[in-house]
Amino acid sequence: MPAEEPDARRATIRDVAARAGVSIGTASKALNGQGKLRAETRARVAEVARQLGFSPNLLARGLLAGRTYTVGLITTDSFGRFSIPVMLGAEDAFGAGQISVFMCDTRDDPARERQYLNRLLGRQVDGLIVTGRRIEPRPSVGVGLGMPVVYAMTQSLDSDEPAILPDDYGGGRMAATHLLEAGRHRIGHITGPERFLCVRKRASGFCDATAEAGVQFSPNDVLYGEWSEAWGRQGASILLRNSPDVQAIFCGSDQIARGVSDTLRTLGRSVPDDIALIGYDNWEPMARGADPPLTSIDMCLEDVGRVAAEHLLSAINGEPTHGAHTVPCRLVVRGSTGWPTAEEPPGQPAVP
Amino acid sequence: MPAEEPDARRATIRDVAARAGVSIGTASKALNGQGKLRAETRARVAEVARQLGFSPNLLARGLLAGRTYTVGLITTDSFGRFSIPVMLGAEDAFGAGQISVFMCDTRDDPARERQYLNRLLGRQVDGLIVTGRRIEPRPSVGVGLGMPVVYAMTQSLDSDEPAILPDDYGGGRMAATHLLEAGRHRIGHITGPERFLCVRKRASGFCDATAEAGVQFSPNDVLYGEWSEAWGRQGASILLRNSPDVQAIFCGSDQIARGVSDTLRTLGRSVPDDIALIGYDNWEPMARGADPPLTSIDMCLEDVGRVAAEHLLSAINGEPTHGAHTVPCRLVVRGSTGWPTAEEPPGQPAVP
DNA sequence: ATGATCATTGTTAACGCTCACCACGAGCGC
DNA sequence: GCGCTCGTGGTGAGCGTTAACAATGATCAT
Repeated sequence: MPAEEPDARRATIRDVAARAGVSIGTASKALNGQGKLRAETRARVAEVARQLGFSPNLLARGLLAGRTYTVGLITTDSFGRFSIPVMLGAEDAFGAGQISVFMCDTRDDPARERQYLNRLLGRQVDGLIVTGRRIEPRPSVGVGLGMPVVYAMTQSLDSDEPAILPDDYGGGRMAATHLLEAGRHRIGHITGPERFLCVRKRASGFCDATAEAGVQFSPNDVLYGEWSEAWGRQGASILLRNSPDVQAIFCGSDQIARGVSDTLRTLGRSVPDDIALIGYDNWEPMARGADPPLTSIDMCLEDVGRVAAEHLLSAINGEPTHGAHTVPCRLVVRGSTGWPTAEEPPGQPAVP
Repeated sequence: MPAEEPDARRATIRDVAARAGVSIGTASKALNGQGKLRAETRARVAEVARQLGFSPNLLARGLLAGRTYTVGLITTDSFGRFSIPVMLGAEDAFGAGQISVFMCDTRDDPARERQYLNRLLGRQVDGLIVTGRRIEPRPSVGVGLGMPVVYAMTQSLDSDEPAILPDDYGGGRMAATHLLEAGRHRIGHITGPERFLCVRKRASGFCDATAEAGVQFSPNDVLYGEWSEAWGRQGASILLRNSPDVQAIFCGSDQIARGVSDTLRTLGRSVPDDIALIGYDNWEPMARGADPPLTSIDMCLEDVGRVAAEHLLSAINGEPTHGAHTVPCRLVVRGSTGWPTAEEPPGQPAVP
C-alpha cells in the first residue's frame, strides 16, 4: 500500500524525479527500464515512486504514443443475457493485456450509437467490439473509422468485416447426435420464431444429422413458436397429439424446454424415461432448476467474446481478419436425457 | 456523416485552424463558444470542422483540465444478475452527462481489484462505483484515493462511505401488506440462507408488517434454506405439512417461488385460489414464465445504479454524501396473487 | 597533453488542447 | 493629434509523459 502523501494531488513523475534527485527524463527511463542507467539509480527512483504511490498518467502517455490501450464495447442489447457472457470473455482477454474497456449500451438506438461512436473516437480508443443479441447481420457501424472493428454475436451487412458467431448449425447437430446415440429415433423439435436466423440454423443442423442417421424427421416436423415457457407448454401438447410415440424433444431454448417439461409432467409422461429432453443456451438457473435438470447446448459465449477480443488485438497490431468465424458449442449433459447423471459441482448458491 | 479525408490520420484542431485560416487558439474558442469572435468566423470554423469530421481529442483535453469525464465501474460479481441492472442504471445516468464508463470485473479477487484500481487511477478517472451481488459490508476499496467512491448494491465496512442499497426491509413489508390486503391471514415465508443480510431484512420487514396487522406470524415460522428451486419444492412440502391451512406464501426469490409453485401443483393446491404466492427479484423470465405468472417484489436495481451515479456526480462536483441510502422497491402484481390480473405489455419476445 | 570512447544523466520537443494574456486597428471624446 | 476603449484575433505556456539527442565527466590509447 503506497504511503499517501499529505498532498492530495496525485504524484507525477516530476515529483518522483525531484525527490530522487534526478531529471524527469532519467526518472522516466528508470521506471520504464529504458536506456542505460546505473542500477543504483534505477533502484532509488523505483523506491521513491513506491513511496509516493506514483502511477504514470496514462492520458499523457496515450497522447504521446498515439495509442491508448483502451477499446470500446458497444452493445445493442442493454447487456442482456446473451451479450453479458460475450462481454465478460472479451473483458477478460483484454484485461490480461492491460487494456481497459469502455462500456456503451446503445439500446438499439442508431442515434445513441452514433453519439457513443463519436465519444469513443474522441477518446482515441484503439478498437471496437460490437455485440448484440441476435446474429442477424446489422448495418455496419461505419467503415473508414480509422480503427478496427470486430463484431461478436452479431455481424455486419458488409460481410467482409470480421465477426465471431456461435455455431448454431453445429449446436443443432450436437443435440441430434446426442439423442440418437441414446437410441431415441422418434424425435421432435420445438423452437422459436422461424424468422430468427439462429432458429433456422439450429433446425438445419438438427435435420441434417437425423437424415444422415437415416432417421425419419423432415423439416416440416419442426414446430416454430415463441421464445417462452408458455409456447413450450403449448408446443408439447401439439407435438404429443400429432406424434404420441415421440421419444425425445429438442427445444430451441431452455425456457421452451421448461414449458415442455411442465406439460409432459401434466400428461403423465416421465422425463427422461418416456421422453428425453434437451434445451439450448445452458442458462444455468433455468436448466438446473428444472426437475429433472435439463441437458442443454451451451453456446460458449464467453469464448465468442474472448475470440473476438483476440481478433481485435491482432487487427490493432496490424493483422486484420475478415468475414465470419464460428465458435463451437458444448453439450452439457444433465438428468433430462437420462444419461448416467454427470456429477455437477455444487457451485455457488445463486444469490437473491 | 463527415466527409472522410483521404488522410487516414484523424483531423486535429490544427488541421481545422489551418484550413479555416485562423490560429489554433481561435479555432478552439470558436468550437467551444469561448471568448469574443465574429459570428462569421465561428461559423467558418464550425463548417470546416464538420467537413473534416473533427472531434476533439479528449485525452489532451483531460490532461489539461485535470478531469477526464470518465468513471470506473468495479464489480465483484462478474456482472451477474444483480449487478447488471445496477450497471445499466449507472451507465444511463453517466451517459447523459457525457461521461464514459470503464468496466472492471474483479471476480471477487482482491489482487485483481488492486490491479484494476491502479489502472483506473492511472487513467485519471473522476470517480468510482463499486458494486457487488450482496449487500453485506465489504472491505473499503481504499480511502484517500484522491477520488470519490460510491458503493451500489454493496457497502463499505467504513460506514461513512456512501452506499446505495435496495430497501429489503421495505420489500418485506410490501409483500406482507399486499397479502394481508388480499385477505390472507395464514401466511408462510420460505426464503434463502439466514446468513444473508438481505434475507434477515426482508424477514424482519415481513414480520413487522404482519405483527402490526395483528396477524399471527412469528419469526420462528420463517423457513430458511437455499437460493434454489429445489429448496422451494422442499420448503413447500414442509410448510404444508406443518400448516395445512396456509393461505399465502412469501418467497425470498422468484426461483424459490417457482419451486413452491411446482409442489403446490403436485399437491393439488391451486394458485392463487387456495394459496397466493409472491416472489422476490421480479426476474422477468422466471416470474412471467411461471403458471400462473408470479407476483414479485422488484428491487428497482436500475434506480439503485442511477442514484449511485447521481451521488458520485455530486461528489465529483464537491458535494460528497455519506453513509447508506436505500431505494424503494416496487410491487409487480401478476396472476399468482389473484389480483384482477394486471395487463402486462407483451414486451419483446426473449431471444435465443 | 589531446582527442576519442564510454557510461551515465540532462535537455528538449512533441502529443492536442485550452486559457490567460497580448497585439492590433477602428472609432471616439478631449 | 493623443490616449481611450472596444472588438477581434494571435501567442505562448503548460498539462504529464516519452524519446531523440546533447552534455558531462571519467577513462584511456596515442
